[in-house]
Amino acid sequence: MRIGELSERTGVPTKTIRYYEDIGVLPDPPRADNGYRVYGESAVDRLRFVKDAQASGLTLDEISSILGLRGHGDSTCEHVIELLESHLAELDRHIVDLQSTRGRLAELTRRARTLDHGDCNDPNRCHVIVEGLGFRSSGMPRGIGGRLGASASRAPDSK
Amino acid sequence: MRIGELSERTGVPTKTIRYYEDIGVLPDPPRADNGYRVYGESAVDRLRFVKDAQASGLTLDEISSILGLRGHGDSTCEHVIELLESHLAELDRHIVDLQSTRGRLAELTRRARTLDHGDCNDPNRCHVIVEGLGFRSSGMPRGIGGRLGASASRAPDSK
DNA sequence: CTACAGCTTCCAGTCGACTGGAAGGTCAAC
DNA sequence: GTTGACCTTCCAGTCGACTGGAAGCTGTAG
Repeated sequence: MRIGELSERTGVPTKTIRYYEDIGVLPDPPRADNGYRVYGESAVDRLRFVKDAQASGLTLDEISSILGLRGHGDSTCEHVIELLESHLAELDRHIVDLQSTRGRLAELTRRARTLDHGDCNDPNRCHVIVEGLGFRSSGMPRGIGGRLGASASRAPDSK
Repeated sequence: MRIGELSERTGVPTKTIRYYEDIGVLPDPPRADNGYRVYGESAVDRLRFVKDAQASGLTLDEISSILGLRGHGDSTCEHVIELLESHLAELDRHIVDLQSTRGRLAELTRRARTLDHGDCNDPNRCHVIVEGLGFRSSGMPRGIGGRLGASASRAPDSK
């Protein structure tokens, strides 16, 4: 099949398929006489694996390393298994993190829902929520103009 | 406190704190006579919120919208509650997705672990694994081919 | 007085993963 | 023989979230 059909059957845009080839996630496919890429059935499986691995948080780099397609790493048995296992552990940590964050966010939402918004009369801003969420306006000039601070550290997503 | 202390107490680089201010996730703090930023205690709490929100998958844009800091959206009560609730639902879907992907990956890993690597003599490539993982099979016996509706950890598909 | 940490602004670069567009070749249909 | 879908390469841009560096002011310690 040609790239268009592969794209249709996997839902991956042709642009993206060529990009994957470029960066070594997919092997260079054979070409027809006219230069068109020609794919076999297995390409569909491969692409599906890539999607799955990606959904689990692996980078394209790691994926091509697993697939043995001259990424940065080698792909000896040990390397691949190690990578899979360490990623699995990471994925578990990530899920646990998300669950606890989910708990905090749910609590926050619950509080926002049960707040009395009666005196929230500025149509553009709900200071009730903003303050109800647990920030103590300890010294904020002017309630409404009050700015909130925020912090963030690197997303816990992946390495 | 000044930006350096805030940074130390939150683990967020000063660069990042200024960046957050730039894009409206943080309010412009008052300045000392010398022009230095001066933060109150509440900045730390807010940092915690942003961190949580970010960890749960909200973008900085959404966060500043919740915090009412002239992001793109407004921040009426309804808007904020809606955003929090729809995000919560999304987060739940995401966790479920991750868990199922985790299952497939675990199965893959298990198979890779139990394969006989005896004839894997190319030091740079473990074709045993690559083939063992299920490619080459036009049929695709087991479950890699699951469709995943959701994105990787850092949602490329969200909003 | 000098060193030096810490602060300021501004602008450019990075990273991962695409995505768009230009310029052109191929091929079946009308 | 031209249209139009589909393919090719190459290069540039986007997006979110930073991160680095230059150039320069501030404030304290020696």
